[in-house]
Amino acid sequence: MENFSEIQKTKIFAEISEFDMQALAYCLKIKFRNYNKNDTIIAQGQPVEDVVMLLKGGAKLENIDPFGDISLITKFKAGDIYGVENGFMGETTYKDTLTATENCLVMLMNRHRLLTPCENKCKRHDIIVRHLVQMVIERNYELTEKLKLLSKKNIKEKVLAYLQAQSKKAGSLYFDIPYNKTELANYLSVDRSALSTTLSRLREEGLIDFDKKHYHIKKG
Amino acid sequence: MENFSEIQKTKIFAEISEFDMQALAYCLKIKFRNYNKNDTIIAQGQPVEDVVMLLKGGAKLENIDPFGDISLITKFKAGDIYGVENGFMGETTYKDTLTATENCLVMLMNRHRLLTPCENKCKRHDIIVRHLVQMVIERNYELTEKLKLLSKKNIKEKVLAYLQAQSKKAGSLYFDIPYNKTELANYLSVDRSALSTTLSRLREEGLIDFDKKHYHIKKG
DNA sequence: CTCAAAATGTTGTAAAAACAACACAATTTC
DNA sequence: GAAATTGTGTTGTTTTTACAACATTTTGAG
Repeated sequence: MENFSEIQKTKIFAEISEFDMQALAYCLKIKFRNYNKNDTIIAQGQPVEDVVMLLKGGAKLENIDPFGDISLITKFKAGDIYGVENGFMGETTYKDTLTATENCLVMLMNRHRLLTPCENKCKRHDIIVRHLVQMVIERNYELTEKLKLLSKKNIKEKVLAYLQAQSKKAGSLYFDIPYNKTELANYLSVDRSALSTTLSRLREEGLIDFDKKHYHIKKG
Repeated sequence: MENFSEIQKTKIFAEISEFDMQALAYCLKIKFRNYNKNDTIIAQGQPVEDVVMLLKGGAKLENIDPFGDISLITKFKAGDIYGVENGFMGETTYKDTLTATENCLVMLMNRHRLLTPCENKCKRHDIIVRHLVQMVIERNYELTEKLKLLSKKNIKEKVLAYLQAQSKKAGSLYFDIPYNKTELANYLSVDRSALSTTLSRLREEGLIDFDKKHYHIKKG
């Protein structure tokens, strides 16, 4: 089956055999798209058609507000999914923009079919639903984490909280983050140069050290 | 059945008959608790035991960070639920504090049973799961909305974006919000007096008007 | 490897927000 | 209904952030 090796690598479809996937592909009306770096995968404002899953490559999810300010919501990696909430909440247009940061392979799935377990041959559909729920809950959790960061009252606390969360996630005081400085500023919704100053001061104070995307927290 | 009239009013259990609810209550090991105003319903750091649903009264959900700063996450009304994500994400302790703002009736449900449709007599369990998924997705949507607010770069934009969202939700340029000024400042993670100044200036400029919790947006 | 583009750190300045203190209004409690 | 508590708007001060401009480094494309 087309692209099955990539599909199999994703958490949501990992348990599905190639045979079952055939039926599922039909049921979900699966389609594939290739994108080059910097291509727009989903454009904000476009009518909601499908749920999108990134199979290969990388992308960034951004939101543009009415003033034209762009904010980085998160980076996408293989297996990440967009559009479940949109469809479910009865939105008629996509609320964010998904842009390829490298060459990508993307899988499109029919949003109506996805969340409704059917009585058809595709007997594995219930597994997909369960995984989707898991993913939405995880996403919910991540959103809550980010919300806590943005609730901090100054840049220093935002950065430290972010780094501590990443450190905890990595299970080490030495860890890499997915963002460069410019992206991190954007992610935390702060000015880039102010972030740069703050990071320098934190290094000065001996609280942290860093190089490129690699960081080290020195004190608890 | 005990408290059935209250249970029936909640979206999640609305379709369930009293008879089916009996079986479900047994399956989910439902328990009830009464709380007085200012009582702690869930304490941050406590071991995760149950999923909690507010049946009657009001409550507020807050988070206390390591520095001791408290931030208001949201207000709870009847039918609102807490603890689904916690349990599902394998957290062993509650991450937030839920406090009664009025006298409350609360329903506790076993978190392990809740999300796993069973083969028992309680044949309506699948409906509950579907509603839960809906609620998690809605919550996800709300979190994303709040995230967009907190990403705005100054108080004026935060407030305007919040009021516009509330206006849209109410379907009118005249609407009530659930927060007083102090709570709103807390919700938006800004200083109360700075918020007060901003609101006054916006009124001065003729963009909005307000009285207590009632607001009016004058220009689009 | 070379050159253009993008990212980074630094600095000074202007703007915004936090903080603190206060008087007064509104609400709650007894 | 009186007293105590909580909420609100205002003001001045201090701190923090955004903004802008720049030199330097790093990255990426051809």
